[in-house]
Amino acid sequence: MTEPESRDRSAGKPRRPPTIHDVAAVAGVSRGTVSRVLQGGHNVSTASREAVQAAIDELGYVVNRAARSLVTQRSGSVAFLLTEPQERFFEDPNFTTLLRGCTQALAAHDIPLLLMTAGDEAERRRVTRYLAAGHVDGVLLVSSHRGNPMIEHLREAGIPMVCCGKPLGQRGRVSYVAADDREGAKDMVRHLAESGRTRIATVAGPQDTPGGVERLLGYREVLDEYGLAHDERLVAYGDYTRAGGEAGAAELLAAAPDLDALFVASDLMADGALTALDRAGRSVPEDVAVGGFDDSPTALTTRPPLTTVRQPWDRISSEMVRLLLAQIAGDTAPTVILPTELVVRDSA
Amino acid sequence: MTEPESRDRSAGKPRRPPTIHDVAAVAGVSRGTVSRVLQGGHNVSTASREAVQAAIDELGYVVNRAARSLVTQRSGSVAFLLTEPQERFFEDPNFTTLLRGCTQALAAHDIPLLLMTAGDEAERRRVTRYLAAGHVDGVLLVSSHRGNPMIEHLREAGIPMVCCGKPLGQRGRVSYVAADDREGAKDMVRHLAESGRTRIATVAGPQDTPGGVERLLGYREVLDEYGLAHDERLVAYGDYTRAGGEAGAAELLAAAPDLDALFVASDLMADGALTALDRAGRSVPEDVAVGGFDDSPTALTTRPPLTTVRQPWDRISSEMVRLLLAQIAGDTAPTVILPTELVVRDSA
DNA sequence: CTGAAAGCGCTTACAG
DNA sequence: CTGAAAGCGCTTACAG
Repeated sequence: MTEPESRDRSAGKPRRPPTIHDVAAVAGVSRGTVSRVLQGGHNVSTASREAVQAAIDELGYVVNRAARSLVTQRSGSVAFLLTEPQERFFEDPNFTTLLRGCTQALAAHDIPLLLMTAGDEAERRRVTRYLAAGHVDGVLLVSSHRGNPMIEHLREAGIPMVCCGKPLGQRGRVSYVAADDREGAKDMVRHLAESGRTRIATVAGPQDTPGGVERLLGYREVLDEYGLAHDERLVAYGDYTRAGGEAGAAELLAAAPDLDALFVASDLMADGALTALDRAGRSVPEDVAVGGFDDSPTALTTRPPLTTVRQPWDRISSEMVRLLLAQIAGDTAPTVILPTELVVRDSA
Repeated sequence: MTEPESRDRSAGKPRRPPTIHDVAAVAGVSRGTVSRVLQGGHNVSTASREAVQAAIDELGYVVNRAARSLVTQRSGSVAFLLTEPQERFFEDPNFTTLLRGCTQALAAHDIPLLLMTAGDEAERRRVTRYLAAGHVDGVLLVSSHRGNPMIEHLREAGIPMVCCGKPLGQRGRVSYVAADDREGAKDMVRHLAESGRTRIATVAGPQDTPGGVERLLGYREVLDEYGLAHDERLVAYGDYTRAGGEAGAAELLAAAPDLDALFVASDLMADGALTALDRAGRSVPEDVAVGGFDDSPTALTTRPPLTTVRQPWDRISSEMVRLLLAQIAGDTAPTVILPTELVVRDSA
């Protein structure tokens, strides 16, 4: 005869967890009633509900998600998908903030987050297959560059999706949430102009990203507001890296040595720009006022600390999750634009 | 009569994906045979296998994981669990490297990674329940501080697990993979000693972390090797942050102004130490040689670039995944210690 | 090597 | 409000 307790002692794996059947037996009701309680307790008498709840607590019952998924045709999980060469993202402090925010917003709904990467064509195929197979109820997509093929694939597959940042070059409407890049840039450039600067230059981001485009537009609009001339020697482009910012600033210094302010489209690039300025013997903010964008951790460690534009990453992630869940529930998902905030420190 | 094609046109959701039943019908075999092919094709005739494979390709069949999980009692997924207040981890560049590495190593096995955080007691309970319910086959645990309660919880629940870094203060054996902190520290301190420095100080990491303990031990061993005196004024402690490194270095400078070398237990702290040294008017490496640890992106942006110790994060993640999968398959999981590499730049 | 069949743990009309 | 029952899509002994 086998001792039932022996299973307890077997190394590792505990006994098989309780099922809805066990709960029903303890509560003295049918499995259907237990399930109804699990679904929210509608159409269940108070007595039954309480008996079931007590049984659940007593047994430490936890629903088997695989069984539930099989019948509901829902996975109960969501993917966080990175579609760029990931090196870039994993170095971006904004990304980690976003990832953490999404994980926690989903956790509040008891929805696990699957982290997936799709950097090259082979990965994209694999991931598309996986997602199209319904292994996930929706996807949070991080994509910044124009013409991301994954967006099209997922739309064709009919998978609920919300993007972080406005997807450029998409035909159909795609739900997304983004910071108000243009207004943020305008706040910064106005700040520079208000301090009396008249030769305001910019290191813009890549023009195939929404931040690259919008922040540059904001810069130009404020130049007009203040009646400052547009001078293409005052515009350089970088790729959001430190090195890119350094090169951009060096280029501007060569083309327009009289510049007295510099709006850089990201903090990382601004850090690089500071290096170039330092090398050129310009002091900040005395000779050149410098403004960044992001309010990333870097902004606090530069010398001087960076005046920058804060993006509301916490709200971005919670809004992304909110929109995605609404879309999964069948709502049509809108677009959300969140305000930024000017953070004044010492560099401008 | 309903038109079958009408399902194609319904907005969004495509038709119900093909099942094993459809594959069997197309291939002209039973569902059992299809399943056998899916499991690796053992005990299946070549003809059947090929027919099934062709049907799978034709239909674009993808297994329904929920159904599979229900019968195999395996989830086919793995959790990546963060057990510290996450702010710290999400700011640590090593962490993102690790997360990316694990995601990709698992993707190669077609295993999705669930990202979970358990920073406070409420989260720990939630996560423990979730994991104990078998929603995951195993967990990759990132934990650096002594006496992590999650480790005990997961062990009790019998969940396969491998840690990143040696878990301090655990009674039972826990599988882990770690860089060889002690040897790495020894390489660095030897490098400092070989350059003729004799008053070698250190900013050690927290003593409730393995890196904090081991790197300090390595430092002391090399002092002995070179017959250098142990002087407690040459030892300070930091918390792996820039500010901590700065404070530690300032403290050392005050207590032992004659120090001529500084081994700092992380690059981030070394960056802070550089600030303190700069403020004290010490030039690096002329007056004080500085060595860091991690070879993080920061090491390249400090001035001067940092001589440091590279941890093999790519291998750490792939080894963690390898050990975890072996453990899930039933093997007893060993411990893996990976060698580090001294990276000489300009600071020492 | 192969098919028929049971069963994994749920949810959800359907009666009552 | 509640129970009995079908069914979600797989895997896996069990016969043959």
